[in-house]
Amino acid sequence: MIASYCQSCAIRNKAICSGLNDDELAQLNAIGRRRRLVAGERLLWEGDDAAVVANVIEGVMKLSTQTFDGKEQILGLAYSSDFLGRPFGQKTPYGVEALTDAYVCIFQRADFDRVAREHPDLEHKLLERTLSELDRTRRWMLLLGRMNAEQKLANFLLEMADRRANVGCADAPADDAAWSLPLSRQQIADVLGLTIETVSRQFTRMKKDGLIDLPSRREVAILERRMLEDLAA
Amino acid sequence: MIASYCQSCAIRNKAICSGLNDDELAQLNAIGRRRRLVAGERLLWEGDDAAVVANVIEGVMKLSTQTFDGKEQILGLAYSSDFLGRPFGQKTPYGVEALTDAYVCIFQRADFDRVAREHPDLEHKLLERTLSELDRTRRWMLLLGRMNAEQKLANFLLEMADRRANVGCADAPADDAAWSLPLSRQQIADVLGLTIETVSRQFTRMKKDGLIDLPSRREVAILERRMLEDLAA
DNA sequence: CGCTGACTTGAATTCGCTCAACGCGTGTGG
DNA sequence: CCACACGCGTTGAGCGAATTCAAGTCAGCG
Repeated sequence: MIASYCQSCAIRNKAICSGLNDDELAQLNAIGRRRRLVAGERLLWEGDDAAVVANVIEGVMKLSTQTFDGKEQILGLAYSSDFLGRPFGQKTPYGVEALTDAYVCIFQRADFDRVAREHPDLEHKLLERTLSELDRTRRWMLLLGRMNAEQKLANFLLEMADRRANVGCADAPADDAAWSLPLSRQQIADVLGLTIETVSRQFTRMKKDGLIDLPSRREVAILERRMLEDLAA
Repeated sequence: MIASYCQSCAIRNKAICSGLNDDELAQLNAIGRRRRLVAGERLLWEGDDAAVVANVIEGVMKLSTQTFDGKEQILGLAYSSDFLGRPFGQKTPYGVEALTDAYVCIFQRADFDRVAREHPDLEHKLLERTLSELDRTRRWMLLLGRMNAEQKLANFLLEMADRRANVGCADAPADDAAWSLPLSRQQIADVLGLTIETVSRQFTRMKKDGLIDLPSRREVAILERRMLEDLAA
């Protein structure tokens, strides 16, 4: 028997695969395959048959939907070890696209559903993840429905900093040192329910006020975390 | 052995209890107790220890959170057979309050977590429900982030009509006949991320345009569903 | 009957959007 | 190497939808 991909997987101990026994892992390994995505590449299309689900091994993915007249709303971001797709469902209710180059572990949904049904521990992991994601999504509703542009951007920056810290980039030691945003200004606007111009103006203002630094278009540094947290309130 | 509550429960075949075998049902029955709530009564407080979870047997509940300066955002509504609370979590991430008089089946979270872990079918039901709820919540993000007041209210009315139809009130036969809203104007505003005045103005306008009728403050009828659907686009 | 709370309506204000110009870094081709 | 175009981001001016603030209106109820 050859060694499985899973045994040496980078997210072995963080994704839904964590805590699974050898048998379970072998079954997942049997139905999964890996795939590289380049930045901008789509993995799922909104409304399509829900053919596949996936784990993000590396990179950042966006989940998004749009109004019929084309305005986009980003529903969430998926980082390393996050789960993607809609198990036990007929249709994919949102589009999924890579924001950075990415590396994912893909399962045919039918295969995954079957293995999940047969392995309660796997389903439990998935349930815990889904519950957490629902909590996070609901917190975002407060931002979308009740916050102004300044509060939205402050919250966004703090959340991005936290998430980045949790993923634990080895090459980025300090807490609030400058880091690279995986989103363009337009995409940030689509996360926050704003326009690109409003996002840009808020960035400029925060920089002028010394809260953040913008070394380049794609980079940010949080200079005054406390003050940013006050704005985010 | 006495007959269990569950056997004759109104939501026996719709809630997470559906499809469970006698043993599982007996265990749930053993740890659950029923409770009546009057309109306006709170079941859970945001940030409290997640002590209980529940099934809604009858009535409508609201899930909500607020900004530190007191603006409220309603995160979702729970109808008959919907599940409430945060299993496998330490804190309740939102408040839960009855909008109408209600009847719920309550479990201590610790008891429920244990029974769920021991019964994969129950966990599976809960997973399916949570995934559906996540889909619904994400759809609402598009509304909050990208729609104007008119589109928001149109979508709200259509969703309320649909949900009501699915619950299947025996006393309300026709599709778009007038029905009673379980929310005040302020609460509708809190669902849609608007102010009470804006909601009121949109209601008035839709009535003036003949799209809806407002027989009384708490009642609505959809007169021109197609036109309302066009607005909701 | 008048009180109370919920809702409506009006007027003024403001925040974010739209539209438009401009800046800047990057890559390409002469 | 420079000229230029292109994509992305910034900045400005004006506008408009929704909010804020402030009166009214209405229904229910003691």
